[in-house]
Amino acid sequence: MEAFADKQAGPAAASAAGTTARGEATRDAIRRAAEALFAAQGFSAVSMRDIAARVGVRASALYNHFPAKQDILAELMETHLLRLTAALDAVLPGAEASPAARLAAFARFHVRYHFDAADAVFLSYMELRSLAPENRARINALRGAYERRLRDILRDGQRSGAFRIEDPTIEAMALIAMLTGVTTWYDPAGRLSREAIEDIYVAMAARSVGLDHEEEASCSSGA
Amino acid sequence: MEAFADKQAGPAAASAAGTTARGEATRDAIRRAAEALFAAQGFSAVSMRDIAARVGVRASALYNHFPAKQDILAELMETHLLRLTAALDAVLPGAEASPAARLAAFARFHVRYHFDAADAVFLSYMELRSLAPENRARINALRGAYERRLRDILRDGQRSGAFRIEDPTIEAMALIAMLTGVTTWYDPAGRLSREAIEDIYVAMAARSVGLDHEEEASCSSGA
DNA sequence: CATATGAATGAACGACCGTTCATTTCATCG
DNA sequence: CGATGAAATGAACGGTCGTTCATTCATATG
Repeated sequence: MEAFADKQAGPAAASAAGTTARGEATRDAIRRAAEALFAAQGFSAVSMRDIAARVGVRASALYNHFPAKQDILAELMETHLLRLTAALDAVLPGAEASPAARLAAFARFHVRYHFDAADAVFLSYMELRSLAPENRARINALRGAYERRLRDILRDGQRSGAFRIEDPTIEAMALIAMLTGVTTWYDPAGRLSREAIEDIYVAMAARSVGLDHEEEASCSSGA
Repeated sequence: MEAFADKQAGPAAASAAGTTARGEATRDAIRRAAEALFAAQGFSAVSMRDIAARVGVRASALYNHFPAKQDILAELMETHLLRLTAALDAVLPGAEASPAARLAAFARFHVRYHFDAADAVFLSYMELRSLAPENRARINALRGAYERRLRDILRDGQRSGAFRIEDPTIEAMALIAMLTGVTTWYDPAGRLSREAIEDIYVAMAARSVGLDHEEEASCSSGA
């Protein structure tokens, strides 16, 4: 009786009976397996049986946690983009900071974040085409919200005269493409540390908007 | 015409009887159809029947021209990369030109070429993973040969002091990622002309290596 | 303990996959 | 004109695909 009433209450009826903690663990394992496989081989090259095998379960069990293969991809992209944007907002200085400082913070954040979430990043940029139109529109909007942060920085810098750029919209996309490219070649065992790579990209981003007088400092700046 | 002239090549004896011109036309149609479909949906999301339907033929006919699906992709990538590198060498100034001029030429060429060959470019950068190891190694070498042109320009500029950069290898990959990104958003009906877009990217590339004093021209340069 | 309930199973489904092959079509050349 | 051989066909192959479903398993609570 009470169990019935609890049930009607909706999503809160979680721990009524059965095993819920184990279910959530499996769901998480599915997410991780799918992310790695989709990123490595592409969405349509990966079968539900592939994902299930990596989780240690049969394919039919996946449908206890996701209604369809496409929904795994959509959730992967959505949670990644939400986390990405939230993490960005947590470290990005507000409008009180200089555009140069905000740009540097953006570039460093983007590269650093991509070291650890390379699979999710790659997925979210590459597999939009594998999404049904409704999912694609939602994910695309999230991606746009992230890109907007950079575009706003560029526009502010352009207006204040700090940046010498032509088109904030295009340059934002160009910069993001450049920064995201790190996922295609980064090797943890490579010759450069993560910090060194971040520094290079931050410096390139700064120069690409026309400010680079930090070290040379020959004319217009302080000395 | 070409079909007749091509006779001496080993496996050919091409024009003995039957229809060779029509065969070559079909082969070409297969290439174009596969390129468009692979770029739009990804290699493994496209079936041989999809390609055949776009050509106007049955799937089994494809095997008169290519031994397997994978070989279509490999040939697409290989001819694209060979053409790309050859076209680059045709327009790139030699070592007698300044690194700045060579970098500008590279950037403009890359963006301009990608307007027309967006599908092939996208393919060659994205579908390496769909290739068997042997094909992948060959294609990867071709890609490396192209990237080497830019790396050499950056290194020359660094050595001569014209560029203020940290790491030519990484910056070459970053620049190529940036320039290639144009394929992800370029719209022929967009607000900017191709020339305008080229100019923006050329200017960004120049600034990203630390030279930007073309218009401001306050100190080190001529006037 | 009985039972309700979420999680996992194995079998099966229709559809589609890449590929093969015997056969047919058809423009060309001797 | 008839022979020739490349090109196209349609049927079929063994597999694999995403997904469904009746059933079984496992567990935590009343």
